[in-house]
Amino acid sequence: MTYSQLLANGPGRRSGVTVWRQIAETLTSEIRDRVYADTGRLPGEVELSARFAVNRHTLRQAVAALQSEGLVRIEPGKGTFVQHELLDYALSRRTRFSENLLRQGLLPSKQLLTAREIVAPERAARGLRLEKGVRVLMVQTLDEANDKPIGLGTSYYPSARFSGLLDMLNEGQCTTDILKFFGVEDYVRVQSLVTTQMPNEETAHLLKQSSTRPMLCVESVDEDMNGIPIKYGETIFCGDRVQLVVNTGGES
Amino acid sequence: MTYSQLLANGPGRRSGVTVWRQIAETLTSEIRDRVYADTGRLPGEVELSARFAVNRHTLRQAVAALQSEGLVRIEPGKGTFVQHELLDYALSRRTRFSENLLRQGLLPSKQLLTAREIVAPERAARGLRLEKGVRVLMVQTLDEANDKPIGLGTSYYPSARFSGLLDMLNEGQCTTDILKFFGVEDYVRVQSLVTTQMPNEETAHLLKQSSTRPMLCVESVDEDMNGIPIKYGETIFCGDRVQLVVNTGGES
DNA sequence: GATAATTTGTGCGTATGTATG
DNA sequence: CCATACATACGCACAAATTAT
Repeated sequence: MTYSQLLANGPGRRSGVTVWRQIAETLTSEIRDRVYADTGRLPGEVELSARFAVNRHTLRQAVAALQSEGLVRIEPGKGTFVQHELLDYALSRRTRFSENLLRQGLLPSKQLLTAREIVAPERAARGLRLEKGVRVLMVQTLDEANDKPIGLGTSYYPSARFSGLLDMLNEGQCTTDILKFFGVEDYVRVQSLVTTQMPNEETAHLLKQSSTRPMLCVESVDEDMNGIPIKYGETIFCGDRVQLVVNTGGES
Repeated sequence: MTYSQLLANGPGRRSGVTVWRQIAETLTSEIRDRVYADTGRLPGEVELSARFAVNRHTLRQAVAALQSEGLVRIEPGKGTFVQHELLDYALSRRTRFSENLLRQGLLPSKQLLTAREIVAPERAARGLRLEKGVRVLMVQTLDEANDKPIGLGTSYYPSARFSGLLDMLNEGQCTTDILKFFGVEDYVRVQSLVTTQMPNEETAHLLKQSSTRPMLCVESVDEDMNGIPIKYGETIFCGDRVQLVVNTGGES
C-alpha cells in the first residue's frame, strides 16, 4: 500500500473519509484558490494520480465527484477543465463594479436591459429614505466579466434628483460620469445585505447558469458625501462565479 | 374590471408579468422585511384579496407560489404562516456569535459536535499563516438561535498556542473566556469570504433544512490585537434563516 | 357538546390575453 | 384572418378544518 501525500497532511486513510473524497476536497480548495486559473485546466490524470500517490481509478472517482458538483467539465480525449473560477467581489465602503473587476485583471462590461421610471417599490423607497409612492428611476443591467455574465443588477435612483439619467444611460455613458454630471463627486456604500436564493428560470437563462445552482443576492445602499442616499441596488450574483469579500481589517 | 393596488404601483397588468406573480413578489419582500414578524402569519385570504383588489383564486395562486418556495406554510382551517424569518448576522470587525443574536432578542446556543487535533488543512494553514503540516485544533459546532439550528461552524486554532483548549471546550466553557485564559483579551475579524452552496445530505440533516435550499458559506480569519491570527473559521449558514449584514458606514 | 364564525380547499362557468399553426 | 389551445383572472357556491362562544 502506498502512502499518499494526503496521508501525510490530511485526515488519513482510517478517518472515515474515503481517499477519493479527500482528494476531491483538496482539488476543490485548490480550484477555489485559483491554482489552475492560468491554464483553466487540471493537470492530466496520470500526473495527478502520481502526485496523490493513488491509483488512477481512485483519482478519476474524485474528479468525477467534482464534475457532478459542476466544478469541472471532463472532455474525453482533451482534458479536465475548470468550470467556474470564483472572482472576488469586494463589499467595501468604496464598492465599484469596474474597479472590483479591473483589480483582478478582468474586463468589466454591462448590458443595459431596462431603464424606466416607476413608482418606488417598498424596499427601494425605504433604502432611499423616500416617502411611499415617490417615483424612482429603475435601471436593470447584466454585469459581465470577460464577456461572461456574473450578475444581474437592479438599481433605483430618486427621480427628483436625477431626471435625465435614463437618457444618458441609453447613450451609453458611464454611471460614475453621469452621477458627476448631477453633482455627485463621490459616493460610498453604507450597507450591504447578503442572502442566497435559487434562480428562477428567467434569471438562470439571463445569467447562463444552471437553475439548480444557488445565487448570492446583495441588497445595498449608496450615499453621497452629505449622507443622502442616491442609489438603492439589488444585485444577484452567480454563486458559481462570484465570492464576496468583506474586509474588516483596516478600521478602528 | 377592477383596478388593483398593484396596477397603480407596479408594472401593471399589460407588462407581461402576471398579477399573481406581482403579488407573490410584493408579499415576498414584505416577509423579508419582517412585516409579519409579530404574528408570524399572513392575513387571511379574503383580506389580502381585498387589499390587492383581486379574486381570491388569484391571491391563492400567489400564496401557493410562496409555499412552493418554502417561504410560507399553509395550514387548512388555520391560516398561512411565515416559514422562515431571516435573522441578521453582522460581519463586522467585532463579529461575535452570541452578541449578534442577543442584539436581536434571540437566544444563542451551541452544540459541540467534534473537537480534535489534526494536521491543518491547506486553507486553514493559509488563513492562520502557518507552515504546511502544522497541527491545529479543529472544533465543530452546531450554532442555534432559540434552539433552532442556523449554522454549522468549523473553527481551527493553532495547537502550539492553545494546547488544552479542547478539554476546556468539552467542559462547556465559553470560547471567549477560554481565549482570555490563553492571554487573548480581545480579537477582531480581519476578513470574511462569502460564497453559496447547496448542502450535502449530512449538512442538511444537521441543520434540519431541506437539501434543495441553498446555504451561505462564510470563511473567516480572526486576529488578536497584535495582528497574529488565532482562528480560522468556516461557517455554513441556512440561507432560509440567515441574512448577512455588512456595514461600511462608519469608517473613513 | 352544539353552534357560529373564521379560514383554507375545491368545483364550475365565463371572459380575456397570448402563443401556435 | 381564423381556429385552436392554454394560462390567467374573475365570480359564485359549497365543503372541510379549526377556533371561539
